[in-house]
Amino acid sequence: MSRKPPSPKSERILDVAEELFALHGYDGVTLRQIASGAGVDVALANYHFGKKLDLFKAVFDRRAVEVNQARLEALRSAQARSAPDGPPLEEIIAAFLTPLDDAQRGGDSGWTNYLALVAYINNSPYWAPKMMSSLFDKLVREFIAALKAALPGAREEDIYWCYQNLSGALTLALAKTGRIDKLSGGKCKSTDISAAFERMIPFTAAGFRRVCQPAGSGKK
Amino acid sequence: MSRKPPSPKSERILDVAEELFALHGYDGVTLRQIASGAGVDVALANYHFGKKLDLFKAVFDRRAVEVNQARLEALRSAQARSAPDGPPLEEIIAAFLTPLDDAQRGGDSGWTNYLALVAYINNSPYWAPKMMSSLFDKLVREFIAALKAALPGAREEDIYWCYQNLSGALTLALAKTGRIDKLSGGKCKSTDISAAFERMIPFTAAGFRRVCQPAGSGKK
DNA sequence: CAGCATATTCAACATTTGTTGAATAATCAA
DNA sequence: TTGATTATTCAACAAATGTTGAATATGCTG
Repeated sequence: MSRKPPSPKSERILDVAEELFALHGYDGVTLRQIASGAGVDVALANYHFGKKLDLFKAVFDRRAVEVNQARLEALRSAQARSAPDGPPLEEIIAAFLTPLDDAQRGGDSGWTNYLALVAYINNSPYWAPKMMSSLFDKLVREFIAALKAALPGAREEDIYWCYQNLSGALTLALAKTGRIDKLSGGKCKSTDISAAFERMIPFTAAGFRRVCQPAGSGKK
Repeated sequence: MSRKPPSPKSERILDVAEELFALHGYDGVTLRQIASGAGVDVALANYHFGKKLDLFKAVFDRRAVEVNQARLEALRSAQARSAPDGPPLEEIIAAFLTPLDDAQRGGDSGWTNYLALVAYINNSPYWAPKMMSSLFDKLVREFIAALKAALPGAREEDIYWCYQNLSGALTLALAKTGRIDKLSGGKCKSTDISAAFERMIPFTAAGFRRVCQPAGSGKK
């Protein structure tokens, strides 16, 4: 489903850069490593994308619109399904997460690398403020609005703090550090995003309710 | 409360390295930046700590034992307080988190930088497998055992997946990306770890119960 | 085929990097 | 004070880095 192939090799450069940036971060990767991995001369990255920083941004941008549009559509679909009350928490969170799982399920390792790169950027005090807003804020605000509607009477700060918990859980899951594999003795595999989301959805939904649901609110 | 001052300048090197590594990662920092920030010649870092990688590990090691011992003592204290049943979820999680808040509250910005560095390492697919285990696994296993005791009948995988959610929420909070500040329009400040933990404890406790508590288990 | 735009490589540059060995300063015991 | 140990700086290295301009290949259009 690629839009247009401006060049076969320029796409390969993006793929390799994606993989290496996700693993080693911006400064941990050299243009020569990228070029070598793509079977291409060093100067070609400059020709197609300009400076190293521009290449980094190009990698980050490439899949952002597509994935966030899928998430937005999932939210809209949930909202349409449950009009006029708005969807319950679980469905909102599922709309936020499952498109990320769907993307990886296509066997395309590029998506796995990309989401690990987003995790790297989102957790970086240097990169997150510079790069996340432009492509992710709009979507996040939509979801937070939906969460607000599903949690009537909740205090705003509580919702934001809870969203950060969700975002953190998601970020670590996408980073694929393999730490849970070792801790669990192999019972859990950090490559298995479905298994992670299967728990993350009820986990965070329960957390939102506990923190944001005003005590003694009418049930049902 | 520093153990021993092997040299006033060597400690300054560690402080500056801590701050810069936390912000830019291992490869994003040069020895000359560290030396310059510490008001010291480049060669001095080599003299005290050896290679760059050794300096990185020295920074990571310096505060690890102290903070994890505080967390372990907090757990033991909670366990003693509630013998023989074992403490409830909230107290276990609080013992896992609050010592990190206490450390930062001393006004020592070094602790803030250190915890951001741990967040960087813990979220990195490259560094986490290499560095987290030796100094953090023992503590984590203790906490997971306590969580198991507090959630009788829970499936092991569920506990590990839930722990990863907790670890992710904690990691992003420590990373101090400032993203929540912007999203909330200033209502939440990512420097305010107390406010984050105030929500994280009930949030994750509710999540653990929802995922790990076998449906229809006898209540109280 | 010729002509042209795009794509790609080649060769080289000025800087910056981690690291090292020798030189100098500071500390401290005798 | 001496001497020796430790701490610190100085000067320099080879290697690697991002970047660039010119040269060459490739593909398309007439």
